[in-house]
Amino acid sequence: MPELPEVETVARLIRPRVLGRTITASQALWLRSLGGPSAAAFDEQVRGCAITHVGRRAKYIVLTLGRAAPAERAAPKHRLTKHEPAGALLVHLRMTGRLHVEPSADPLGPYTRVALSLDDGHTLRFDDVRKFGRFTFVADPAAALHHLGPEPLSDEFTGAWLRDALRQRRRQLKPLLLDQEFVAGLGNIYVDEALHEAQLHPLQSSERVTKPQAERLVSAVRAILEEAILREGSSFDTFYRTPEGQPGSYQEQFRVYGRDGRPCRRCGATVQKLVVAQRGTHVCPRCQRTPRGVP
DNA sequence: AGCTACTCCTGGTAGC
DNA sequence: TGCTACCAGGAGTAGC
Repeated sequence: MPELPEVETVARLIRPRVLGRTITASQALWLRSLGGPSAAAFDEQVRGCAITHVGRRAKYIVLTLGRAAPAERAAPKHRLTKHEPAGALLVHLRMTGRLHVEPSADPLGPYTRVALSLDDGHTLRFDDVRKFGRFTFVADPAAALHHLGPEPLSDEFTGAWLRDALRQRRRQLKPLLLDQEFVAGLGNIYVDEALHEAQLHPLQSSERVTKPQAERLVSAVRAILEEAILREGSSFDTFYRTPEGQPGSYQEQFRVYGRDGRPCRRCGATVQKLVVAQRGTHVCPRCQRTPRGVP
């Protein structure tokens, strides 16, 4: 399921296909994907907007929108069009969402939930089998994303910061790392991978993590995310594909995720699967010692 | 404060 | 073959 590396990959590959394009029409084939407004209200918000920036924040793809400034509307074509901010589209792929650009003449797929016609004869499509994803317009993207914690690949995410932040909470490590307000962009797969790499148990209590352990965890998270981005994410089922339709290849590097019953790549002990916070969780019982007080 | 359970969804698969 | 039951899970919410 798309986490930070997959979302980053989608944003990078979508960017050259949509940047600078103007939205000429919209279609909402599954209303709830829009997260609230009617199809007509959504259309009014986005139609006529140009896509002025394509970025990522946490697991959101952020398409920044702008409208031609009033004084410029009648300006000669050769002048660079200035845009006034007009909100943003926040795309969250959740489990099965997929964002891609195809010629407008190509028929929409059975799982296309939202489609935006662009002024170059292409259509930006949001497909989503399980309908958990969101394709929402927000007037104020900074406010909408304000609740998110730091980016794990930013300079802010250091061992010292993490140690202090962990000690301010009293929570199990895994649910805390999955909490997007704590640190933004990690999901079930990369948390399992990072905890194994750092040799920390998912049920370890956050306030007991030592400075060296926090340093190890920061290094593990950064290294794993960077490598996963290089490999364009992880594809182990039929869902995640890049906008070009290609699978990622980071699943070949998985240390523990989905490897229950198989030997740990580091020590050879059998990887176990347990449930933590309602999520399938993979650990090596030898590399990741069960903390005291946990049965 | 932090935990668990529940909701949203559907294709795939295990079991019979 | 064809049916049912169950599974995966990110994030929001409710309740303890």
